[in-house]
Amino acid sequence: MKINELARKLGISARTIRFYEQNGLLPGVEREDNRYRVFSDEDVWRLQTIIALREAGMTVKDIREVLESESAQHTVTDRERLRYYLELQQALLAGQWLEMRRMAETTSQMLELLQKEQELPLQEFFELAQQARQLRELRQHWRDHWNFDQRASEHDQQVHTDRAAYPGYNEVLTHTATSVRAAQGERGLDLGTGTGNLAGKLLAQGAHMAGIDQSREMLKQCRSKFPALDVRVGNLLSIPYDDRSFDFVVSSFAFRYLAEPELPLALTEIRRVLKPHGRICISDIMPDEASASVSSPIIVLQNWLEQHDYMLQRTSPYAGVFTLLAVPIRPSSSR
DNA sequence: TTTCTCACA
DNA sequence: TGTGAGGA
Repeated sequence: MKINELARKLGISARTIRFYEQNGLLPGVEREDNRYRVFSDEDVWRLQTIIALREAGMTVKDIREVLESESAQHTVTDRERLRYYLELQQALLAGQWLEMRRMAETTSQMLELLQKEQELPLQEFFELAQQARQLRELRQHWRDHWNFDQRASEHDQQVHTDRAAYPGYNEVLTHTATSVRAAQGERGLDLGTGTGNLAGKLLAQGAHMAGIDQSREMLKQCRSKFPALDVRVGNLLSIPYDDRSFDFVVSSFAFRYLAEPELPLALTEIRRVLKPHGRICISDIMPDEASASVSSPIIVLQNWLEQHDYMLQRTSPYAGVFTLLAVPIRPSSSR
């Protein structure tokens, strides 16, 4: 098949097909004596895959990597790699979607200011822009360091042997799962689910659980341990789920990875994916008394939650660990 | 018709 | 990440 026929068939320009070939997405296309390209059935399949992945917004570079060793025999690892790249894409798009939404919001705020101010509110515009940029940089920062993967294989031993990093691991998980009081059929989300130990307990209680984690290795193990668990690659600052998806959000030993300015952002995200009546239950290490200041993580969490009309219950399932249960006083109307 | 290169957004 | 022009 020659290039124009193929282009017509697939609904893209011949120019684009050449462009893909040039960029290494279509290796080994045959030529006739006159240098015309001849596309095989294999090439056609490949091109269709490319078009599909482009439609998902994947970059040409990423597609090249996905298709790299993918040859005639579709092996298990090809499937794994494709899945991995699609998951990365999903996480990336979740971030961009939030970013777009934030831009739309900033625009609305600017219009509002313009409406009610006599003078041109340039100073306010500038301040809005500053805030917006800070938000973006915080989210951006996360994307840079998501290589938790090495630790995944030892994770399940480590949580039981490393008492300093995971004090009372099992007790804390059980306590967290109990505190949130999951009802049959409720939908819950576990943030930083790791290999799914907390989510697994809630599954056993009859909840429908989803989870996110940074590490695809963790998620791989998680899937084999709990096939019923819906896990995605993502981080706490841009959660790859829709608004109002969950009745509750839980998290254990994950919030420690957030820097202080990231905490409110994570909570805003949590509130976004929660249904209006949704509750939150977070467990992690308590900072020791000496370093506990006004800005200690748990205080920041408490303050934010109280300011946003949550009723709090703080317990300590184990020495040095806190569990914070937050239930909305009245269903939050916005977001 | 198709290919290739240069330039452009 | 493509596209348009123009010569071969």
